[in-house]
Amino acid sequence: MTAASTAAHPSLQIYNTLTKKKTPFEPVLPGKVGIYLCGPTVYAEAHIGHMVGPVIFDCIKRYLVYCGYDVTWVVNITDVDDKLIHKANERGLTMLEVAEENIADYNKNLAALGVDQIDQFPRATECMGDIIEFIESLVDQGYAYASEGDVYFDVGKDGEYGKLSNRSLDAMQGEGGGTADRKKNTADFALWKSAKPDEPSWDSPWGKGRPGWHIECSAMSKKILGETFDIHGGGLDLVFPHHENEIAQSECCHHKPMVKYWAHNGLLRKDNSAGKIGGKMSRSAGAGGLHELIDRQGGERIRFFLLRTHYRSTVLFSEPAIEEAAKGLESFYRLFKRYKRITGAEFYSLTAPTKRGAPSIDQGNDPTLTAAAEAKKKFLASMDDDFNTGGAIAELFELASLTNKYCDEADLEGKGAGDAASNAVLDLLMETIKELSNTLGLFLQPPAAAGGSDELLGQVMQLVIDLRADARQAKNFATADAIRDGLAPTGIVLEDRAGGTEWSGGNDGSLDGVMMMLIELRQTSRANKDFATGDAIRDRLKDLGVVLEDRAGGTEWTRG
RNA sequence: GGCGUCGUAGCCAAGUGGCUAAGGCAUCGGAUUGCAAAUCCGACAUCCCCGGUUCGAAUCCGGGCGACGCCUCCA
Repeated sequence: MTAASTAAHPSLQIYNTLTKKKTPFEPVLPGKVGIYLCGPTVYAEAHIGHMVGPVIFDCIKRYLVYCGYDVTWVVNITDVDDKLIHKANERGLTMLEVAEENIADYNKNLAALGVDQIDQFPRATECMGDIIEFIESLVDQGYAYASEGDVYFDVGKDGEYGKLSNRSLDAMQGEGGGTADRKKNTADFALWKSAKPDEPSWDSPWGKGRPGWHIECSAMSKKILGETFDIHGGGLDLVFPHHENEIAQSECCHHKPMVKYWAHNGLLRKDNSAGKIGGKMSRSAGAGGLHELIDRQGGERIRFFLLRTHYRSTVLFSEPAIEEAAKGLESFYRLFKRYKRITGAEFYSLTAPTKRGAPSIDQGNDPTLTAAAEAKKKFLASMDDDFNTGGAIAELFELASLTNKYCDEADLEGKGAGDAASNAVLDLLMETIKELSNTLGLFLQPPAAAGGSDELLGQVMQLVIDLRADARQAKNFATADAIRDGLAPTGIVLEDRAGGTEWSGGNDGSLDGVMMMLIELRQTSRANKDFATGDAIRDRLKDLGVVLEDRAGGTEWTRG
């Protein structure tokens, strides 16, 4: 590893918005990486679009750590802003209360999507001293000027202004907004805004006021990551004016590059599924309800859905699209269950290498391991190429497929069961899946249990499976099929295997459907004079504390 | 108007100069199963159009058509 002294993995390339090129990744300080991602303005609940950046940067950090870097990831929270003030007034709360509420919402959403790599969440209101100091430095150096209690950045003093978003000052002859008369140039932007009566404010050399939107990021990134740091991220919609203004402030202040790699994620669009392509999502257009979406779909599905596409692409978001992605995810869950059936071991408890460069698993001459090593190589090549998670996921599917094939061919659930050599190969395959999926933040924990949290459903399902096993034993396939088909409306699926029948699917509402199926089965049994089955249903339900009552209008069930 | 991005199978989506154009979903065959489900095997793309560069282009260049973003708050 000769080049490793300056770059742990010189094969890693990152696209840079500033240069519009992919370039090899070389951190400012060998072995260390600082990442700053623009977080939310917490005036309202988040929508799914707010998760694109956190999810991809969560993967980026995981991958960089895997590659051996020591990574610090910062996400700022904008908790002072016009919209927050308005919202607070509207609701009769303080700005801080509104912020706290939405920060809690944001954090819950991050946790649900498995975003847990963020090291610091600096808040604008907690860095007032740094912000004011930064503005003073710009004023002292002549890049900013005070005007009627406001302070503006003088874009005319910055010869490089517009370089990030590739626009010239001439092209920006807007009317300058409501404060145009206080500015020298309409493109000048506020570093400090004087407070109107009753607005939250902080003391400053220019009187009571609050920071403009862009300055907090310059001040906080400098404070935590330094004057030049490695990666600055955010949505593509932030390139102008937010990041353009950040780079102007920071580079005029420090006279050195602010950031080595500007990495911007693509935006989500709503899929109207009415033939028309939907527009951009935004809270001002009523987008929201991320929490409800997570409740319905689960965080890992959403994360997987987002990672299927390269982070710089636009993604058409719709719930059916998430459900389609989920079908792919299910095949991994099934493989994990299969692994447990064969070895008794839990995929989620496996120990896998956490650092890149572990010895290849292709030690012997097992063709499956050779193919798996190749898939791993391609996975890493994809991630090295500007964090191509979509290409990487394809290799995860490849590995899953190889593993299933191996289980089939070695008949690990039949004649080949218990073969130590085969199981060792299987372990290696599963550990490889674990090692790689870890860098994507996938399959870290088992997904929420089927059937929600209702213990009774599990017990009733055991009864259902026993009844069906009896019917199959007696070659009573009509009853066996009636049971399986009768469960279909509840979303529960039965799978017959050598070791017995397994069930999966369903949700909190499934229990009632299962009970209805049992009640119906009992009635048909009795109609067919099969009193043994009918009585077995009633008696075993009774053991579970469920009472059946035959009434004129039909049978009802109640929990004991 | 200015600055950008994108157009790959029914759908989603990698690949950006050179083997049979990844992978997922759906569909259709086959193995397996009492029947299913799952799993495996197999089938399924003249890469928006036209022109150019090249021995060779989905990939580079020019033109067209179409979709979208930013230029105002936005992840």
